[in-house]
Amino acid sequence: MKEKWGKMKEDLSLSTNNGTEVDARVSPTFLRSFLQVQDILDQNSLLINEINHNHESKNPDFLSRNVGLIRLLNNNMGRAVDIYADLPTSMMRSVETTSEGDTRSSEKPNANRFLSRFPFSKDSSKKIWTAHGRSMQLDLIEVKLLPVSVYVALAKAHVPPIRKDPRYFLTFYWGREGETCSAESSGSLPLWTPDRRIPQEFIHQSLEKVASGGFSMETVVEVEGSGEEKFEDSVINNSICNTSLSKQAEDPVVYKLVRVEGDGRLVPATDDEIIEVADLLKDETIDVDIVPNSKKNTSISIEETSNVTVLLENQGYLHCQKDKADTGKLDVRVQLSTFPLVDDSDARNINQDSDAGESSDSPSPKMGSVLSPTTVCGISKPYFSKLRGEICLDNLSIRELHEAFKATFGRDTTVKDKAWLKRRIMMGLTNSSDVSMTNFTIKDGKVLVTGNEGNSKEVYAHAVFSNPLKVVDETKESSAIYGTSYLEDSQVVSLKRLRNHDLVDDYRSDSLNKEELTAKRIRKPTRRYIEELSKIESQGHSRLTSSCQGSGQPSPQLYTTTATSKGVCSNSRTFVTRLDSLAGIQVPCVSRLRRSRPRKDIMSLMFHHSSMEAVTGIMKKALHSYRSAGESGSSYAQLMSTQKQHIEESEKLRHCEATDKIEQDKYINGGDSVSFEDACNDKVVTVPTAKGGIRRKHHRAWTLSEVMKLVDGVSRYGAGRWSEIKRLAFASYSYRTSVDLKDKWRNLLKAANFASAPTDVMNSRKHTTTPIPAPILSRVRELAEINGQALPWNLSSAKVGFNGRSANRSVAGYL
DNA sequence: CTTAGGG
DNA sequence: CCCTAAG
Repeated sequence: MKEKWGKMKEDLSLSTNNGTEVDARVSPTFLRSFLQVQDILDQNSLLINEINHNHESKNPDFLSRNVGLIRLLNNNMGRAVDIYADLPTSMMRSVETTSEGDTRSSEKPNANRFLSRFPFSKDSSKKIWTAHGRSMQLDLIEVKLLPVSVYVALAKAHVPPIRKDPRYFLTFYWGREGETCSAESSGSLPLWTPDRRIPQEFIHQSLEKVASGGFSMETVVEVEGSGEEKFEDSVINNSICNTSLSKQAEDPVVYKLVRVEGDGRLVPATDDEIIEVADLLKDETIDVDIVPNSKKNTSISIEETSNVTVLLENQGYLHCQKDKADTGKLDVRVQLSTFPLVDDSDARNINQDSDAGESSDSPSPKMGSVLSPTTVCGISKPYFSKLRGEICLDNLSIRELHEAFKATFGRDTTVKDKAWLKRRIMMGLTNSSDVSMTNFTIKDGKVLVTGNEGNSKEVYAHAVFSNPLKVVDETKESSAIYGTSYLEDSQVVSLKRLRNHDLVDDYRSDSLNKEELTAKRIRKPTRRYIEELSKIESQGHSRLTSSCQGSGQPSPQLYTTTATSKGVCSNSRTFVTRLDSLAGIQVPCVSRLRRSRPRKDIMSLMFHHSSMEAVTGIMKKALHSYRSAGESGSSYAQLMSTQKQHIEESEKLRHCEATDKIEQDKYINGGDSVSFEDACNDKVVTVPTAKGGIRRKHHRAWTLSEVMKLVDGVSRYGAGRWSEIKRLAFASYSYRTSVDLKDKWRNLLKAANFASAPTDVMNSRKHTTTPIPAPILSRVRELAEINGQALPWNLSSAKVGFNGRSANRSVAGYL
């Protein structure tokens, strides 16, 4: 490990040049090393020094981040590449639309195609890619595949207007491909910590999140775009549908190892690179076969040459499939071959396990009966039944868990954390499922494509339901562990703060409605799967909230199509929600779940009296505990830890309420989300509040955790970069716009100023709303200072805020 | 579209 | 939270 990191240091280089160029290189080795969970954990902690940059920003005005970026893709749904690059805002600004017009030969279309896979790409023909009107130029991208949609960014952040000690962030991002909002960071670490170590827990938690698919459903469906959509759907079809795969086989695909250059070109890898990478991969086993023998005949060998490229790709290069004129669809595809987290041995073991233990298992009573593979796709043999036997991982001893771990990953672990072990094992399983889902397998040095609807579904079903984890409980457990052990040996306050921060984040995302969440989480799959599921649900009794009840009943053949059926392709289109118009086949349900900006008045739906009471109750509880904590010398960190559960509760409750309501409405509207939205849009304009006042239509109270997130976001990205913050920290809060964030921040500033004033009227006086904890406010003040935001003392609004507020106006100092 | 600022 | 202006 040491060596790895040592090497990594060389591999990683970040440099800036007058703020307009960034050369970000992170070697694949870096990533692989980094993501070798076991290794990471075995090594007590990582030395940040070793991954530190060797280059500081020369230009002090370059306030943004230099990002060593990586990307990954979850190809588990056969989706095409989705790359996201994290670039400094200032860079986005400084980089103007360039390199236009100079048409580049045949390479160009490919590049554009490729770039069109970027979440934000709209105008790829002109610019490299654009996000929100800004064009961004990427000097270099190296792509790394990870089992889940994760990418890791090593970022150096100079919080404006310039902080002498730049903060370094090691951040895990995750999300789903196609997610407009990209991802949410799991937390960052200021590398100025004395010992310059990355706390194990940090990585721990990050990976935990990743493993549990720490993202919410809402954000999934937001990829908009007229032309691109088809494109994307086609992609899905292409890879899922057996026939197209066959087609590919007939028309051998030419793979190329490419790199993305700043101007958008895809530069073929040099021989040197190839050699180097190939060399690196030498020790990586390739003869993985996760596909049961019985399925092999459906496998299609793509091309022998792809061998090399796949390997290369594993080393962080992109795998570019040459454009095929006939389809005009997918031209870029990243294949999942081996995973950093689940190495080959993992896969093999899993396979074995499934073969071995399958008979003895009875499906999980909950859902198994409803969603057993058999039910789903008429295929009898589950892949991971043993794993699925799961499992009651809860009841296993540490030792047993270790065994399970070994069985899953083929190696020992020293980790003692039960929760983690469980999760990790599950993660391995899920990832393995993903592998299968990808329909790509490597066998005997050949790439096998094993695409077929049935397989996919089957595996999926297992991926979903083999996870028995009680997410909430478990998380609490582990969080608690971290929370304590953490603080015990922590060295710095700042570190504490950060950690607790993360804990809070974890908490929030992990313990939403338990049932729902487990369903959501695991169902990393996309709409397609959701749709299928919903049909099943309508026949069964499952209560998976993220799916809809279909008004039109699914045609049975959708589920019975076999791998070899030629009709699969056209049928499969019906699986793709967005293709409804294309296929001309009626799509039963849930096509457009919250496609554009989500309803803003969702809160009005959410607040029934009962729930409102509950919420306020929770908040009061939280407040109480905060206060008591404050008496014993509270700190920001303390606050975080003491509050998180309350916050969580409230969030959970809200979430629950919201989804419940949505569910209801779905029923009412027959699952047609369009009419659903319409019906909702002209609802209540105002909502009476407890005090008899009136709240605005689109008002949604800020939760404490949201505020904290905002504060955190500001600290990370700087005040003013609201869209950035929105994107990265509020991705899951679709109802908060960047403007909202800005407004809230403004209010926080006011609040902070007020709070600093001697008269502590705010907290003394009873209020219906919850006061913002002082630690947060002080942090706000701190950040305001850093950001050069003059304290708006003379702001009239600030003074009026307290007395002259309207019921609708948010009051400074309160949530 | 993003951000700032007034309402 | 809404709206607008400026970029």
